[in-house]
Amino acid sequence: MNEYISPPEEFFLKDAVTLAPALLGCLLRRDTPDGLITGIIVETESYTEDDPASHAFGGRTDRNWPMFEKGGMAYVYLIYGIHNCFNVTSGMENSGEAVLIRALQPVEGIGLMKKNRMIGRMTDLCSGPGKLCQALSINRSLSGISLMNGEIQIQMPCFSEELDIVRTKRVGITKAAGLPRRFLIKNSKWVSNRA
DNA sequence: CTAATGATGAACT
DNA sequence: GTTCATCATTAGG
Repeated sequence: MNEYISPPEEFFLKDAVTLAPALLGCLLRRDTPDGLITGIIVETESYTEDDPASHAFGGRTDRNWPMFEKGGMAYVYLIYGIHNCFNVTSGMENSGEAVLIRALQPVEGIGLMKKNRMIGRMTDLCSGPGKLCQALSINRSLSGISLMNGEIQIQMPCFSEELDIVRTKRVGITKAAGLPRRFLIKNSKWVSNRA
């Protein structure tokens, strides 16, 4: 009796602005050598090719190439020299877009997350894009892998649940700062604490 | 509020 | 090949 199932490939072929809210409530599964870690996605942001804030804005490079592949891939990059950020690529091939996963509600492997993060406070485990990558030990070596099967998977709930979704401006960017492309589950205590 | 920290990509020679 | 500004963040005070 699985609560979550792997979505069909078409699920990821939507444009990023459509996929971002669709990923809320989905389960992110991470298989590590030390064990399984899972969490429910509670906060996302979309980044498209025509968006000055997007890595894809300047065209394809050695770093951002997964954004230009068919949806359903991992795109992981390093920011501020320290933090990894995990994105789900979306759209068709040659369309540079992705959805940034910003926060998770921890489900399984919580002991492992605490160990990876070296903290104990539950709400600090995955409440930010850099935090959740550390908790799930996701780094750039995983950029470009398929999310359909493998070390990182996205699964959708079997039974559709009503989610109260809030749409706001994105966080921590200066370009195109006004675009409402951040999506989060209303009243979730697991989202990042930025405005 | 601010320092930490390093890959990235553009603009140069 | 080299230089340099930029960066979708976090932790700590």
